[in-house]
Amino acid sequence: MWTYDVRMDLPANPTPPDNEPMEIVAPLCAVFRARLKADGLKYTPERAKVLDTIISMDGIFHADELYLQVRQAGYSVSRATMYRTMRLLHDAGIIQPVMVDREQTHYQLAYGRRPQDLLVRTDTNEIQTVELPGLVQSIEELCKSMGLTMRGHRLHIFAEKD
Amino acid sequence: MWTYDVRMDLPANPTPPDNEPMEIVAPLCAVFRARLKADGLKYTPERAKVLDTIISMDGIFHADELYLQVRQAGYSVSRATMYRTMRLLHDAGIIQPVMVDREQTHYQLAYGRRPQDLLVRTDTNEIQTVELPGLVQSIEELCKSMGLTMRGHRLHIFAEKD
DNA sequence: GTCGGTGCAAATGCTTTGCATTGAT
DNA sequence: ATCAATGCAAAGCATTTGCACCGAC
Repeated sequence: MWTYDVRMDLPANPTPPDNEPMEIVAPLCAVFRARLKADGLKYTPERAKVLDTIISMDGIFHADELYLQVRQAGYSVSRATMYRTMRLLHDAGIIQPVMVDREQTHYQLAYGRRPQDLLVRTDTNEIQTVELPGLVQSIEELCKSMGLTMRGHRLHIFAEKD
Repeated sequence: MWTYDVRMDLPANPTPPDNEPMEIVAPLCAVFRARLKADGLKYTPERAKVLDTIISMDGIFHADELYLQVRQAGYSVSRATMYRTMRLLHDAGIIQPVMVDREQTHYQLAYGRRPQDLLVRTDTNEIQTVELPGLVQSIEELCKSMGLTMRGHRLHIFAEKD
């Protein structure tokens, strides 16, 4: 339950999970707290637990996986609160819903790291993240030419073994 | 109810809706029929009506819009059959589920035309199709370098007025 | 004491399914 | 005759919501 201890007015200093560099964790926490504050809402232990678990689950997940993971980590957060928190995180632009198959809605951490382009193996249903060089730049050019500001993107590639 | 009359063994000859070039309609119909046949299933009037309506709705739609549109066109297809047909169309790679907001699952015609990259206005929720030059090529290169065959892609861009 | 926040259980709403009937070959 | 398709109504399931209680400022 570490991001809960970060204070907005001090340099953020949570202990990141092994697989997450500090520069990702701190802004996520700070952005969420700032957004909540701006809306007159509170950064509660439950909300911190959900965010922490999402960060520790690097990559892509669906709601039930998250719920189980939260409980497995020894936290007690109801499904209602988890879903409410997911909505807040979505509104804050921190997670994005994603459909890679027709079974379940997946979510993906979207803030504070390069957007993760996904490669979905149509033969095995495996999902891996990839990076397409130059993509963000050409999207930005397109948006600019239309007088718009880019807020994000999602790329899903479907492929299989020859 | 025009695609229902196309015979697999003859040059396809349905009357396309005004906004669809022939070269798109014919393969869609043929592919669906071929797929059904391969699975020992039948190309029924109801399935034809659903496919026709989807084609006439160029672009992106969600299930309920499709249902209403089918009925508005004077066809009588139950929701059950419509959903069953959508599953078949998805299995055949003709439509793809897509999430552009957290409200509803949209679907998009995916076969027989260039994949349509979507630009979603985060301020107005409008959706328009765009094309990013060179994207398909660089995806194909990436896949090739991984020993995979590209089957398709989806790109969603989120942007808003400055 | 005023506002949110939480958990529970009930409700919602999209999608799927069981079943009896119908239709095609 | 057989095998699949349809429609209806019921079931499923992920997500949301109403409500009573709790806790922070």
